[in-house]
Amino acid sequence: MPRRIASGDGKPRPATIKDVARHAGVSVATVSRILSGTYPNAPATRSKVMRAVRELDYVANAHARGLAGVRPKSVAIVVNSVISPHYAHVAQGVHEEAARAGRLCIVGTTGGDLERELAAIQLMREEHAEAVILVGNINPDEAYRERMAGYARALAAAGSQLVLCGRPPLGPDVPAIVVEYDNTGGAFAATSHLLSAGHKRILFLGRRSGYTTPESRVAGYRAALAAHGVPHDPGLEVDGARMVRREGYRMMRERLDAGPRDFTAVFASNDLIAAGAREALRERGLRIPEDVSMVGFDDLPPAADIDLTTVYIPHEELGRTAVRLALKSETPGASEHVLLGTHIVVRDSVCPNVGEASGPD
Amino acid sequence: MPRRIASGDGKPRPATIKDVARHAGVSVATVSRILSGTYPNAPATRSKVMRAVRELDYVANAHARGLAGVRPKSVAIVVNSVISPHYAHVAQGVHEEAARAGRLCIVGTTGGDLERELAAIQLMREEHAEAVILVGNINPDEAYRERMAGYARALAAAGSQLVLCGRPPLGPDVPAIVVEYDNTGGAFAATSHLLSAGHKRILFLGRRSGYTTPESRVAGYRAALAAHGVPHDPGLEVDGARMVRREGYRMMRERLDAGPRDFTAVFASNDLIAAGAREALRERGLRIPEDVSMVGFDDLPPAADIDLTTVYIPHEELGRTAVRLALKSETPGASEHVLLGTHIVVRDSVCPNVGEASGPD
DNA sequence: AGCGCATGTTGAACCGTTTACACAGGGCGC
DNA sequence: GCGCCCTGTGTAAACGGTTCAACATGCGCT
Repeated sequence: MPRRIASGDGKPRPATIKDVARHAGVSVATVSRILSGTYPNAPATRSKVMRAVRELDYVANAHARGLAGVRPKSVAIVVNSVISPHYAHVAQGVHEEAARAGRLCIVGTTGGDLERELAAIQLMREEHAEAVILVGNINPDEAYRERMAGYARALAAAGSQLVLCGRPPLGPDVPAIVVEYDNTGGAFAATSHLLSAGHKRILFLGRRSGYTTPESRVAGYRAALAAHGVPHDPGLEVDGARMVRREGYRMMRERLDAGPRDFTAVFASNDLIAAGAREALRERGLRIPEDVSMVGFDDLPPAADIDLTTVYIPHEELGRTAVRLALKSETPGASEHVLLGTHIVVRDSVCPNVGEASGPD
Repeated sequence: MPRRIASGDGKPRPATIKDVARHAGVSVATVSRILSGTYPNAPATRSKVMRAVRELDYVANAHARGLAGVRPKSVAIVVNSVISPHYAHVAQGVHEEAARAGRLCIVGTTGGDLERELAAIQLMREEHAEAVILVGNINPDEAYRERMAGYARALAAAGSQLVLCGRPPLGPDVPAIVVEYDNTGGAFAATSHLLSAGHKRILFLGRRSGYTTPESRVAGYRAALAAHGVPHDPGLEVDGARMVRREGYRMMRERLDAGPRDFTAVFASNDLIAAGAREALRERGLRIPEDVSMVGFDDLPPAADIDLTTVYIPHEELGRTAVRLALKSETPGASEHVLLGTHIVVRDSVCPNVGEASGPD
């Protein structure tokens, strides 16, 4: 039967620690200590207080507690969008680990806009979250680096740990924990998989100059070609705008419209691109893997549905690691760099090359 | 060049409003008023203060502000999981509308566990969020209703608006805004679509007794059968445990293993179930829509990939509406009930029935 | 008995804001 | 020239917790 304290005008008002103290016949200090559980206390007092808490349905005011110097038990995460599967999975990992540690999550979305990201960080700074986790791909020019470094230092000064998740470090003198995954290695493995099946003309779908994630994947692609002694044709690298399904469709469609097919395999920079490209191929009557081999990246839901060989990245583990490292470091200015592994997941989207499209020569 | 105030031991400490006041040569009240922007102030003072704010890189302490009686600009949302597409889309709507209104989002996840949901609400109560939005399916027994009603009243007393999103009202005397979507109507339309194509033996895949969402969908299914004068065979309703893909696979697989096929069409209680069932059918060499017609529910990503006719529900609109209504109501104890429409999305998963499987008679 | 010590409890200061109230000074009507 | 209002600013009291230093109390020891 939760009772509530009546103020002057009879409106219910949430009980405060003072109400509990009065109700239990002890001081506020005693109530505070018993509730925090970190000080010795007499069992009799303890049960009196707990009864008062129950009867008044008391919950502590997080603002008062935060103001009194107790770091709020919260973790902030800033993502591009909560719909995008990669971000959602990372966020899931963050939530899991945060829940395990009794923290709640503050989530900000940016829609990919840098200004909104910075604004979100500012808000998180006001909230004094224990950790601020920035996740995802970014286009790091010099101005960005400069401003972000300023924000990083401000967060450290405010006692919040900054974590960059799937994003390169800001610099040696900027305090931040960095949790990345191996884009280049994954792309190397994926490309090698196609090369081993005899493919030499491999379309790279979804290059995006200036953005770190697609660039690392291009780098792995090129490295694999070089390692296998296959000549690199820049004409096989197709630029994309946004890394979404319809963009994959558009790129493949335009490629097929532009002239005779000059590739036997496709390495899509992510699974959504792959799904879109697959649709464009199907419209031309080209089947995967019989006519065209394809490998994706991310191992997200569409991949299993369309039997796509792809590169698994530990989405949730990224989020979990971010939280774990952030909460572990008691000094908020910590710097650390972790690289999580990726590995190829083989499904049914690659066939041995029978050598039809051999390139423009 | 953000400067930071040095405390005794030389460690940087975030600037407070006092530092700003001292730096600008005015009182803290003046700084507060100028920053809040709601009081008259002299331009000269204003620019002095703004300069000090910039130079010290001052951001207000959200805890102090909250304690001083200003309702924090935040909205809390409690979901089952942030990966699940439906929840993610609702959350996206919440984020959008919250961002538009300058609010940040606190997100709690429950994993479908009622205790964790209640614990999350308790945390949100401590945080004094403007609104607490509970989203999703639930199994409402009497004990649940009782406890949740208590929490609802506590939230109202603390000045937070409770919103139930895609979940039935708690009762006439419990303060909450309810935003639902038309499950029954959508299921009626989906079933009617199959009936109109001549199907009479329609398998309902994914009944889950006690849970509100699947139950409303079953209700729509039965109503459509009745409206078309088609006899209702309870044996065609298959129970499911969790509403996920593998469960859809399992249900269909067991059904096919159990004996000769006694249905010509399937109404899956959501798209994931549909995708799983489709896989089981494919393993038996049964194609959609040539051999079996199928309709899903939700219109989430897998649906488009597998050309599934399904029922669209306004996921994001649910979230947006929840936030909009919650912020609109100035009195936190408001009650309201909104029902958003659903509609069928026709793709390529239904064929006219040629009348092979006619049932057990 | 007097002492030190461990154990529990209390009063009060403090955290950083907002805001009610007081007040200073200038312009204006009388 | 006096009182009045208006504008802008300052002073100080909340807000609801935590925690430090101080203080009772009971106990075993010398």
